[in-house]
Amino acid sequence: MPPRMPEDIRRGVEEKGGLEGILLNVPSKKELETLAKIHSALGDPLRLRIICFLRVQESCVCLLREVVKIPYSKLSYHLSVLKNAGLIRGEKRANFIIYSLTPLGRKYAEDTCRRKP
Amino acid sequence: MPPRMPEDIRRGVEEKGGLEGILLNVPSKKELETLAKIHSALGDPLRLRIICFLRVQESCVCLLREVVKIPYSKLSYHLSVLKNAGLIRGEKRANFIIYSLTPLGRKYAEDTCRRKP
DNA sequence: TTGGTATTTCAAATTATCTTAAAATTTTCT
DNA sequence: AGAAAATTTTAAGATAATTTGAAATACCAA
Repeated sequence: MPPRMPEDIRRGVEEKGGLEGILLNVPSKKELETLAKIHSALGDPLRLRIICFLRVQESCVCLLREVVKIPYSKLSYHLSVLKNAGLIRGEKRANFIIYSLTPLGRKYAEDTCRRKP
Repeated sequence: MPPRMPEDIRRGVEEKGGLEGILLNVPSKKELETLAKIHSALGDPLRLRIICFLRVQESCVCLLREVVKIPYSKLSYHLSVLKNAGLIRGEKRANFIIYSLTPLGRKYAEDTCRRKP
């Protein structure tokens, strides 16, 4: 703990088991990295729009393209970001790929897509 | 809707009021931008660590520095990202600045800092 | 097998985010 | 007033994310 710091905060920390005590309740480096990756993936309006659309309707890429109005290659990139974060999955059906939310993705979508930040 | 697309998906969309019907349930551009900004701010392990620490203890910058072990100027930058997203606030007290979660920040911290992505 | 459609991949160019060190600001203490 | 501490700001450079368009894949249909 810093030699100089506000007394009330020093007391607060000590009551909670010191810095180490508090840090036990903070997720590990690896956990934080996973969480950060998920939040980064959600950190773009286009990708959020995709997530919120998939929340109500699974979709081929061709339909998503009408939802977000961007070229295929760009869309594909953003889908890969969401997929790498574990939020969506793509399943090949005929010569379409159908994207849908994973259980993780659904959890975040329910929290995020229902208005009021 | 695309001329060619899987029939089951076309039916799903039509049952839900067509593309427009579905898109009514998707947050507006402005809302998505706000949400994206919040998620972006959470999209970094260092910043998540700060959020999870503040969840249990409000703190001066000097203490946070020991939590994240980075130079002041870098820390200050990351605090500004969190502040601009509306997740934390800083209040000047003596010649310290005490950072704490906003209600919004607390909401996200509770969801995020309790393990299991 | 030929051709068409849906989608992804790649590499280059662009843009945004992050880091660094130094200088500036604000407040307190003497 | 002057010095010292806590923190932020700035501007530059470094790194990472995104966009673009062309080419590659994979699958289906004739």
